Amino acid sequence: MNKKQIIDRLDTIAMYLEIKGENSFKVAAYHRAGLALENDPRSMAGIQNLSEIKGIGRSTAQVIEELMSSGESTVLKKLEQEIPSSLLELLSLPGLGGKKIGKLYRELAVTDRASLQEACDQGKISQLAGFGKKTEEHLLELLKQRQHRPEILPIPYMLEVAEQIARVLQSIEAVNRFSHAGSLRRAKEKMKDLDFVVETTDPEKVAEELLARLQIHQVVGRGDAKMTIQLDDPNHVSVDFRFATTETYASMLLHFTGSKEHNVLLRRLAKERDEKISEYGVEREDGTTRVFQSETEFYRYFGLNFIPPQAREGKDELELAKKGPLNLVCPSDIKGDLHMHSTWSDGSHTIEEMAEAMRKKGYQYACLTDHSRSLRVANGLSVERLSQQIRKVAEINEMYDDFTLFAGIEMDILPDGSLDYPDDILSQLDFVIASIHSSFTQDQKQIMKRLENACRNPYVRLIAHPTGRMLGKRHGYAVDVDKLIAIAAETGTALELNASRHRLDLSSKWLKKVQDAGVKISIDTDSHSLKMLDDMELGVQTAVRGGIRPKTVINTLPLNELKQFFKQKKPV
DNA sequence: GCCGTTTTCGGCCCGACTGTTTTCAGTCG
Repeated sequence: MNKKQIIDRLDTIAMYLEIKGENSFKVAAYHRAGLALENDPRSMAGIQNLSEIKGIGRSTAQVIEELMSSGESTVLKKLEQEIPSSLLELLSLPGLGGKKIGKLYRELAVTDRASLQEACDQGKISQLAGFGKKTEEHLLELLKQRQHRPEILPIPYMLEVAEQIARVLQSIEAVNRFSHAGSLRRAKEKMKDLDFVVETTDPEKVAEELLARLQIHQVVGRGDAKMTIQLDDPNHVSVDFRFATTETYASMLLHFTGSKEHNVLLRRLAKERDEKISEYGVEREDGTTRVFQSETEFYRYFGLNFIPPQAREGKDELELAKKGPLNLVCPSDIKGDLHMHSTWSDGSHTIEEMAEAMRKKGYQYACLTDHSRSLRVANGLSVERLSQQIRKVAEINEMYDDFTLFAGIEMDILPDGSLDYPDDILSQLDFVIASIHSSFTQDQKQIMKRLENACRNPYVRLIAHPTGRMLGKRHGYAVDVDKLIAIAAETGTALELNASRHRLDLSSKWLKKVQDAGVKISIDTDSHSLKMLDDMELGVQTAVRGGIRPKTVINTLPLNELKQFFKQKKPV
């Protein structure tokens, strides 16, 4: 049984327990155990001692071990006998939780959508204590909506939606400032909804304007402090708006950025000093509430250094923040972008336009890396065109004294493992990236042979988008990432953190391992247009999620040091 | 069920909103 299946089983157990009316902390414990597994980059086989993982204790470890060895779970089986499995799907209906479903089951023998429908039709729901006419109507409405909206949506999709909302918020006069919060601000790859914290003196007005200007499917809830809507887009994305004042803005942003776990830990810190954190600030023993200008000030109040949103996940970063600055990479560390395309291959802008945009961004340098000759669909460069391009890059460099454009290539690693240009061509380039763009479905052995061959070439400095995944679209090829990291370490090859919102590859969960192995990473946008340059920020956020320090990242090097790095021979 | 540089027992974040209620439970994040 693979990891994903095990996590699913743990969640299923949690859902059964919820309907059974078990202690909510017990329910949460099973969810947390699943989450802990998910956040651990190791495969099931690579995990020696389960209960060493935070969040997995004796009982959950036992369940997991049983699932691994037999594919079954005694705990789960017992629950399946007690409670009809068809009840689980009712949990996905908003407004129905474990307690209500349990009651419907015990008192009205509701077991699935059909019997729930029947109970509604017969008016039995509204007769039940704690239920009423409105609940019955609400349920009928939910049951009518056949199509389920996806529970979890990928970041590229959600970023687009968030950017649209941001434009609307920007145009509303009553809005002083705003920020996205929640999972998106923490740069999670998948999320359930969008959160915005909005500073205003007139929440009523802002809510009205939002309702007028956004395409709304449904207003889920609306009060003085918050509004929840579902957008009228194909996925009915759910969006929370929280209204803050100037005084509460920082606390509210912190609170709604989470993670939940991070908030719990902060509140625990506060509790030790007899203080209480809420989204409005810190309530002290004497009953007064302390408010903050910024999140930095908030952290400082508790003796902590600032923790960037993307690092707010667990306990480790909190401990580190007690001791000193976290020293994680930040946007201003990035001195250039080493992976981009021009109209010479499949980019939409000329080399000049790309270079100028990079320079305007404040970069010291950039590297042009069009596609190589075998990638015909992308108009890959023949040897001759590549030579022309190298000359072109030299010309462009003469235009600038404050910016350097390097000549590079994104070279295909061919299906048989050979490389798309011979070494004497590669030796003419400043920077060679190698990547896979074909035969994605090869088995792991062959994929690894290709990647290893590329790493062992003396001119290949970077493997781009190492797993080839596209978020929300495809999983990527069969890479043994652990092995790739080992090979990269041995050969002195860097691995990319492709910052494109569609890729984020390698993902944050692998990055720590890369850093620990002493392998360098390069955070690149792989831009095919000017707009895509802005994904660098997302790339840096992803690096922060992975705990990456500036020194690990090639393109934090100042120009001269980068030049030296390019000149260094690989140990292969 | 998990966890512990005070704790192996007793906590476990806390508030908004809704719908059901005359003061609160359930759900959600």
